[in-house]
Amino acid sequence: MFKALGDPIRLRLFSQVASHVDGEACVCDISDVGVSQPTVSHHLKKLREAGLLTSERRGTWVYYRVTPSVMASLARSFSISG
Amino acid sequence: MFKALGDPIRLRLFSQVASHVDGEACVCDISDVGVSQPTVSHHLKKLREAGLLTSERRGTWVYYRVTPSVMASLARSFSISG
DNA sequence: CGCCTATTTTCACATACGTCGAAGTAGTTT
DNA sequence: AAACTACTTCGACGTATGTGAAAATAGGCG
Repeated sequence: MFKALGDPIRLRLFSQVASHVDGEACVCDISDVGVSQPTVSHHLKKLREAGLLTSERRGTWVYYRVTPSVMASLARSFSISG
Repeated sequence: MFKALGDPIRLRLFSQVASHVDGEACVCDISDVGVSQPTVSHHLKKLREAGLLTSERRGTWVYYRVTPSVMASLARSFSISG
């Protein structure tokens, strides 16, 4: 997970999904991060593979949201004994 | 910081320092992570540059400890709004 | 000072990784 | 079915990064 969050683009993508209204964001909502759209898709895949995000297609758009329990799990990594 | 923790060796090194007695560890205490000693030193430098660890030489040995407030800072990243 | 141990730096190299353009897949609309 | 939008995969390329061997620095001790 830390490896996935280690890339600046991915950290921004994750952060945008996490802070988006209703906790979910369409790719089109978050793809303005300074790289091409295929690259955004590549990074989102990495975040998915790392278990940080989940994706769901609803009609035309694909929605991403933070995997439930991931935030708590990460927070716990640094709260209890490191 | 996430980038620095993204490497498995570095995550182990950081974890070992964080969980060591008295909160500090000599390089010799933690250098058995499966790579050569120069590589350990290289990774510790990365962790230092990322602000995660601090080092202090006391006589023959160099002691590493987690930078104060770093754990809280990281925990906060995932507690408040993601 | 000269030698020994502990740690860091330098150098060279192989592999991993981010990036883009182009092609491919999925779904909607006409 | 054809055309259009939204997104993903493929292929290729340059750079970043992890790695070890060897040399260099730092400190302790005879």
